[in-house]
Amino acid sequence: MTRAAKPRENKDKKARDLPTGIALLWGEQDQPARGPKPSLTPQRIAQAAVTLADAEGLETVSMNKVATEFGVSAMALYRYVPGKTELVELMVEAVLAGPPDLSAAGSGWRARLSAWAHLQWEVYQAHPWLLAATAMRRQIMGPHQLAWMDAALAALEPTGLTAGQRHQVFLLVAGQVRSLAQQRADFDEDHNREWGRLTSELLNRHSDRFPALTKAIADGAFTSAELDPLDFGLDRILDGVQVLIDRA
Amino acid sequence: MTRAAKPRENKDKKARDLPTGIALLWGEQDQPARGPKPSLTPQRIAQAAVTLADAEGLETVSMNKVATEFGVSAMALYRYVPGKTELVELMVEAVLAGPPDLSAAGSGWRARLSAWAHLQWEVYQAHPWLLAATAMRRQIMGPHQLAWMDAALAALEPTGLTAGQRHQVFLLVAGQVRSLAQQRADFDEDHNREWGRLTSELLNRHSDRFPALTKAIADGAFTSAELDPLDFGLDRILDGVQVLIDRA
DNA sequence: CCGCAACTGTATATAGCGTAAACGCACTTG
DNA sequence: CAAGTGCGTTTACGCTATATACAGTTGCGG
Repeated sequence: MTRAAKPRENKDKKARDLPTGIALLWGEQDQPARGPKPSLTPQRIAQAAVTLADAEGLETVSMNKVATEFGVSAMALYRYVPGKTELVELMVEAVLAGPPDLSAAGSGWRARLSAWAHLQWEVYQAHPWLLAATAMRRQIMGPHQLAWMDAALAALEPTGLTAGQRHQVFLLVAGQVRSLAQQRADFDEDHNREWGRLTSELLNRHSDRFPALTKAIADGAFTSAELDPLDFGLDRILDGVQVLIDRA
Repeated sequence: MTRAAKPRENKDKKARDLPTGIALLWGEQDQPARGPKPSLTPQRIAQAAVTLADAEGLETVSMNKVATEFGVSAMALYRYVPGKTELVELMVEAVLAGPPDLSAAGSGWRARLSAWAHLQWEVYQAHPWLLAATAMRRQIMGPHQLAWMDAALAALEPTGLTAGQRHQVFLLVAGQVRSLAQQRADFDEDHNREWGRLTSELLNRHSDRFPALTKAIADGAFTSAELDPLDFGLDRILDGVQVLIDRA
């Protein structure tokens, strides 16, 4: 994300762009009458950007690359999308289509919330760039994103927790999935092996500075795959929530 | 983060840069003998970049801005730092200086781990860009980062959990702090108010699509400040860990 | 003490980015 | 059929990281 060319009146521009960005996300755009037919749609553009990001990462998605995908110039996209930030927002919405149906996961809050987390996890796995895309500055939430949020909150309704508590639990679970996806996204086989080799060598040389870490590595804390990270974290969190419920 | 100019031999270059980057982080650089005295150090450069990022955000930190801070040209920095990614790594290390001392927090694993989380939280609060800086592609960990990790793992040693479990718990807590800092970093007073206004209007129009969300907002789930997010999440997680310990 | 080698900083150049502005042209509606 | 609107292009600007070539400074070995 590079800076805008003319930063003057940036605030005004941002403020006025917000509604149009929202309208775009909610599909509340009225199509024009008196001109040539548009050859593209914001959705088609977003879809192309998504496949591009899936293949080569978010950082290689540029207006130019997306435009050439359609055989048009980069500036042509600006007829459909206000700017790149809005395009990324559309990408997120595109990927979150198909809001989750948790009714098949069982009736308990725990089963449903767990299912929600696993579904979210799968989305992150399928589109690793989603993390970086949602990690940027405060973006507006589209309907699909809200639908996911709604599903999680709905799962928490039978718990008897207060609204504030339910919201916090939602944030907790969502954050856990995110942070785990983060790790996974960082994980690159070759690079990681090389890093591990060099770091372990350094650790040997400085083992007195990091006793607990050295011991943990010696005990195989990093190499053992006995624990599924997602389920482990989720079980701890949901156990903790259960404690809270029982206490009330 | 823009692309490199000449992507050829990128792999070779990356592989060969990794050790030099590590050497930089660990301060294992031997100073030269036969030239003009260096006017800068990697650490001073990183420090300037940190204050810049603290003031105006990570995305405005450019080689040029940092260089002019010292009154030198941008290219001069490349005498001390291989590239921008390495500079960011140095920034992270600079900010994580002063590894935590948890012995004052009490003797129990829970008190110590909780103290660790709060300290980490404060670092994120003081340097909001730290999130984005560590969220990028797999970076190598410097000694300070490892020291933080070591402290958390040390706090978990008296729990009786397996090494793998302790590692997972560490990841869980660290992730929780991260994801919470994420939210906080996204939070911008003005922008958020505007967003809330527009979104709530949209929610009113589509309340049937998001029943649980609408209800949650009506119940004040988002406006009430009764719960401290960090403590709430931490209490749930640590309760869950306690359950695991008791079960063993 | 001198010259070479090593080292620093600069100037220049390249490839890429997002996007503002102006323009020709195709098309649809009056 | 003419009007005029909206599409797509071309051009240009300011910004990014960084490769390369060079000029200036310093200290060691002969």
